[in-house]
Amino acid sequence: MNYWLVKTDPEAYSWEQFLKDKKTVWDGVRNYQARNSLKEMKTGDMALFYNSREERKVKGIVRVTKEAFPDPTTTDERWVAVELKVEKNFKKSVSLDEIKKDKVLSGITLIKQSRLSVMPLTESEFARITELGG
DNA sequence: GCCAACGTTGGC
DNA sequence: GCCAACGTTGGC
Repeated sequence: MNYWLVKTDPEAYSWEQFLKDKKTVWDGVRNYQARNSLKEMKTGDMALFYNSREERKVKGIVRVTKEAFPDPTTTDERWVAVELKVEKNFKKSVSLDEIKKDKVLSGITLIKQSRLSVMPLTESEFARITELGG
């Protein structure tokens, strides 16, 4: 089992919208590093959902329901998408501030590479954030 | 809203 | 193949 973190600007796709949709196609990724993570995702993998900009909070847990397939938003075959579903809505969102203050999370890619939209997490990072989220 | 940081593009 | 210029992202 691998752990991931996916990120969007809430203006582009908010957690509230995801809760309504329950399931979504994670497409439009146009960055090689993020794309490589998408390709490594396996059905059943867990990921955290983070809203950037105005929110800057991890909102909940999602699960991979379909592994990488060609991104439907482009004919360019370099890019892929995955399908995700909502697994759990955090009782309490975990803010970027909390993540920055936490010792366990000091090496997290979210802080080191703030512009990356899909990234791997270690099991302990995933466990710590879910703990903070209740 | 600003701007630093980063990734991408394109001229050479 | 290098690197300056440009566009985008996201924290502040």
